[in-house]
Amino acid sequence: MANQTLVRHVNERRLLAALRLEGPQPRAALARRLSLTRAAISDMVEDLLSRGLVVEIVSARTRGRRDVGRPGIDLGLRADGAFFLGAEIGVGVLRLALSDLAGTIVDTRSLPLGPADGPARVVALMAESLVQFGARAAYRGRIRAVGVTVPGLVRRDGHVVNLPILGWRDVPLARLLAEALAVPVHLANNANAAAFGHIHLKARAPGEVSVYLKLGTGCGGAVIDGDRLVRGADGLGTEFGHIPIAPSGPACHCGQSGCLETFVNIRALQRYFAHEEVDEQEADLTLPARVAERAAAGDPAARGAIETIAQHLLQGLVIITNIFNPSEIILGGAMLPILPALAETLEDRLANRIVPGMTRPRIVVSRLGPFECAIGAAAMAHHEEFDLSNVDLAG
Amino acid sequence: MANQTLVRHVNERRLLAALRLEGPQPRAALARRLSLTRAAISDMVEDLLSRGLVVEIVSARTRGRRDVGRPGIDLGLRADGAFFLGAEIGVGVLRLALSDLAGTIVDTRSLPLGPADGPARVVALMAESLVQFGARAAYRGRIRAVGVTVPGLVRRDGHVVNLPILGWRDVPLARLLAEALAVPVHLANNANAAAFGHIHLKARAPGEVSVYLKLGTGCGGAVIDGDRLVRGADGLGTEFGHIPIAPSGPACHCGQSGCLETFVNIRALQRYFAHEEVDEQEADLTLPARVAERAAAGDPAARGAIETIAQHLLQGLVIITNIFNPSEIILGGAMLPILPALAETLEDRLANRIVPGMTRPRIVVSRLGPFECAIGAAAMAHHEEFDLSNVDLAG
DNA sequence: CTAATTTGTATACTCTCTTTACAATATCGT
DNA sequence: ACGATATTGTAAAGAGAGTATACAAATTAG
Repeated sequence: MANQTLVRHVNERRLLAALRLEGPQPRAALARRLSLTRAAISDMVEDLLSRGLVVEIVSARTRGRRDVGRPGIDLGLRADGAFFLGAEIGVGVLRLALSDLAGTIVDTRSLPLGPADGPARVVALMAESLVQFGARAAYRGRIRAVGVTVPGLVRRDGHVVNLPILGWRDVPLARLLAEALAVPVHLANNANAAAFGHIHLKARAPGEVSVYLKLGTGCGGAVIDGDRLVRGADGLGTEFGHIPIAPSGPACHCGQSGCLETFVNIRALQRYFAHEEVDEQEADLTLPARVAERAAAGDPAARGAIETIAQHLLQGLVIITNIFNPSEIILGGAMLPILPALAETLEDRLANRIVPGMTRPRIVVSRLGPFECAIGAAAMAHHEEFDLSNVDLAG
Repeated sequence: MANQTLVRHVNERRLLAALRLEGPQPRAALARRLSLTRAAISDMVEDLLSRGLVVEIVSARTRGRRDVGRPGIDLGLRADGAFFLGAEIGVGVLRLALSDLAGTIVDTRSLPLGPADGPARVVALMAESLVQFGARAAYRGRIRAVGVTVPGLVRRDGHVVNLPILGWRDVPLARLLAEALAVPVHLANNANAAAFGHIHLKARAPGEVSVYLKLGTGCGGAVIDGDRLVRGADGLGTEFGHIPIAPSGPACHCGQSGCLETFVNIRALQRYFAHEEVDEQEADLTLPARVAERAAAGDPAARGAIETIAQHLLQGLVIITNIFNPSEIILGGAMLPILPALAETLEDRLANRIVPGMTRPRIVVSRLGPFECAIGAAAMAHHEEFDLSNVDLAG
């Protein structure tokens, strides 16, 4: 597609992005912002108003550049003009998050998954949930796209290669979901999706690079270079958990040894903590919070455990940072409670170990909470449907 | 820019890329290939003919799809329709390569640089060379853009941060060159530019990822993800030489220790070889060839030296491969003579150490020769001026 | 020699942006 | 209070670059 409809397509996405990232503004401001004429903006806005994606905010009128002249009528995104359903397929749980056009999370829910529930069951649950959400008056018929994440490797074509944690193998999940739900489906690895959740609501400087690390039972990663995900040829790129950081460390389930993931995960945190015996299930859920609490209270064992994690993680971060030269590193995942302590200690130590001349990356902690991946999946769907980087010129 | 001229701009680049990568073909074939009408192609071609960028190949006429019907007149790139000058600023030498619109290298030259020659001298030499090349009848007035590479870190804005090998610091080289030469100048790190030299003449599958490693006195790198360079926030990404591969290795000039670059470079090869004393200058130029020769003759010391390089390089490649999931890894640089031996031994060893499910990357050896970086610089200039990935939608 | 097929061009039309003009709605200075 | 000035939003005419349709030209098949 490279005819004049491409131009409208591109400009529409630019306009919606401007409203989302910079807030309401009148037509004239949009024209300046997008280097288009007021007439062109008027034409587009008329269309977007009729499609229910933007609204005129009649109460607020914005003065022009020099505080003189006729005031303009602010235009804003109509938050309920479109919705995006995000889903995280996790161990024992299917988490759903519904976001609106403004990026606000308007609804969430968790559904239990049994150990025997396979792809068919998940697809059925998703279809059911989509219908239920879609039936509510507030969202009726305006769920535009669905994003889905899985805890493992997804090829570019939406084929799930292997999910050892769920016991799934060779599942054409994108196809199954696209057939069951009647809306566009976007599938990704959970870390990749979560990364979108973090960049979604902020304007990005040209060339900005964000690295996201998901620290939980494993150690996943994602990189967003500018506005595009770094995926790799098979879609298996940025699996930071399998960076070798020790010549001969413990064996990893991937078949190698010394992987970052074997040193940095909740089970390992438990080993380093070694304070009391807890059963595994409980450890996964509550250990990070307890370690964080004890560390704050001054417990040397807890502080030592966090420090051990920090030392190993630092090795990975040095490699990742020197390779990607990121502007920010976002830490998320189930280790959330200890992440603030980690971020604090790591930022300076990392700054001392990067190539001379490189700007030190900010290290920030996720604020998306336990629905991080589902929220990211919704953001990813939003991104695919409405952002500029997905316009395909070559097609 | 997102008005109808964008559409023409995009389609023109698509058309030129199709001719470059798929060879001559008639208008009707281009129309099918680009999903445009024959009328639209005719209109574009008329313009491109008048601008001297394509030619009708009257001798060859191509039959239609089913071997019946009126034959079409093949259109091809007019190779001498535009030229691109590539320059490598190296230690003691300024290498130049001139490529034509078809990507063929039509001229090269080497100019000596004295140890005291600073940016001003290089800029003057470049300007002079551009005039000299441009004055020849064959290229007159058709040098469209210039690509320049330096052996070190370049920020996105074309500012040279630090070139320890040349003793340059904080040089606004892109600005200086743009002022001195009256054509567009594109500046990059030498490994980044060389990578373009390798991908330039092949069609790329969607999502293809190429990793390039420049093994010489240092160890530079570049990644091309799809059709775009992975640059990092400051433009300092993919400096693979500074990946730490040993907890406590030799000190690197970057201030860290255990960097890949300290184990994999020509000086290190000399240490591993330890066969005879050679003075440093000579080692850099001839050592790899001599080691390769001896190894081929069965000399265990030479073979051992190559094996030692291979072992260290493998550690870096495992990290790089698991992070980028590349479809190919291209080895180039001054170690060229021993690279075939390295590639052979590394491909299988690497395949055993990647994440399950990942396709093993091809390891290939550069065939661009000693002008690799200059050729890459020319390819980069070509790419910036004529390829699709540089169309800026957001502007 | 006629039918079928394909190429390349011409003409009318469409989409979307720009240019130019203008009415509407403010502030500012006197 | 009121004209000068600045700015917004819309309207009408025009330009650029596609599509749709039709058709003459150049082949092969039978």
